Amino acid sequence: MSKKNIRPGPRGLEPDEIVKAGLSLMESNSPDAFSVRKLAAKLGCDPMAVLYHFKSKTGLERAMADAINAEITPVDVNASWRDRLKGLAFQYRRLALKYPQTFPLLMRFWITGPADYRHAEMIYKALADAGLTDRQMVDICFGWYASLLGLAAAEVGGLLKPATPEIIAEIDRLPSADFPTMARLLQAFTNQKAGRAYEVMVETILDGIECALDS
Amino acid sequence: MSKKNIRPGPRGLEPDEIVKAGLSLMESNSPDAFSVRKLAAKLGCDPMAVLYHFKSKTGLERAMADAINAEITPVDVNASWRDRLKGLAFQYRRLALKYPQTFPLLMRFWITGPADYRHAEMIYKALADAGLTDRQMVDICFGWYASLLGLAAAEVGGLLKPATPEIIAEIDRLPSADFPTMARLLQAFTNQKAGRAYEVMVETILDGIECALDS
DNA sequence: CATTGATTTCTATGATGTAGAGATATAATT
DNA sequence: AATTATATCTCTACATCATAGAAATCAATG
Repeated sequence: MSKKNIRPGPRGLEPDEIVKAGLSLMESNSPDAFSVRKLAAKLGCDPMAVLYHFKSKTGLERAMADAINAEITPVDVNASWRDRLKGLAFQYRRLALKYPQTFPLLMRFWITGPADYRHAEMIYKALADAGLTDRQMVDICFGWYASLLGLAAAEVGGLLKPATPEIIAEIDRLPSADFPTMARLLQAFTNQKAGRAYEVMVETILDGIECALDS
Repeated sequence: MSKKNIRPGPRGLEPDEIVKAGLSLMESNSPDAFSVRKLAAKLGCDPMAVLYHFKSKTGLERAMADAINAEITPVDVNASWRDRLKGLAFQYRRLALKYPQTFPLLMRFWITGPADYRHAEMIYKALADAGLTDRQMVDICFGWYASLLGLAAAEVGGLLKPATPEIIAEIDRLPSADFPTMARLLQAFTNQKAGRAYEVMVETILDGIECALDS
């Protein structure tokens, strides 16, 4: 395990490799257990070699966020605007499921680079084809993106996961008379099928966008 | 500055005070500069005294998240379901603007505690009054909440702010042939006003929910 | 007064991010 | 070919971090 006494000097340590190993490490543990030292151990190099390629741990994390963002692929331009937006939405959900630990980084570095603009252009194009005015497009484009990230992050972040014993104890301590509706629905909330809420909400937002076309 | 040699034993250190001081400290620095030691220094006590009341630093942060969540006030039960949801939505935006550094904690502990359940109950009640079925309510309540947090976090995180000159310059530098729609919208970017996108998106989602009533 | 339990401090440990300086290999220049 | 320059990597050191464990103190109860 110890990698001491290795000669310094160029060894062909590629930033892409570091990012890839970083993603692997991030996904194998909780995000707060992610450290430059562990990543260096995994790569068989010195921790400072990692920080040389990215200025800081934050710089590395930003690069990792950008890396997963770049996995979003263009949508079929021949599809309807609604299907295009829906396709993009589910690509983000897939990204969140694939990188549940890394995904929250997208909400720390909201703008990660050119990949964002490419994505934004696809959204704008779809909204334009839908028939929105320029003003509406500007307002809705970012709102659509932010909502989607929130949705995907919530799903992998535990909003839909079964309640922990700690949380159950907390709920038991509440006066149930004050929470009639929630008590009735809590079971259905935790037992519902994966991806359903995401799809329903995406459709709901798309419906809302269609309403904006009429006004 | 040094608070050594203070006698141990009960000194009336209230959890609420700790949380309050914690919020103050969190907002005065970047979140990764927030430490138990600094908070203890601020309180004039030992770091371990803080960890005694909350099991861990994470426990403290969750309590802080629940504390700002508790600032959400009940909405007027006589208002329409739509106005109630809208009121709640803007309370969350106000929360994000008031605690920009702390707010992201709500997306780390998606369920923060008792204050959260109160909020969920209000949403359920409004959706029930709107006329949604139980199944729709479960799906949409989750989505509504997650979308709102994403929207508010994006705004304070920098996504929904008016485009900065740097960003506009960066977009200008892109090959305009690949980004035709975005290039056309640059002007509207500049005129983007704070809070507008949030309101438009909230209305859009509410419109979408109304569509669900018809089906 | 003695005991008990809750609260706080003290001490110590291993881990972390990263600054600074030195070492090495490769490329560029002479 | 010899030298210099530059990019890459390692090593050492330091301040800071969360937190475990033990001891000290106080308030209340018997």
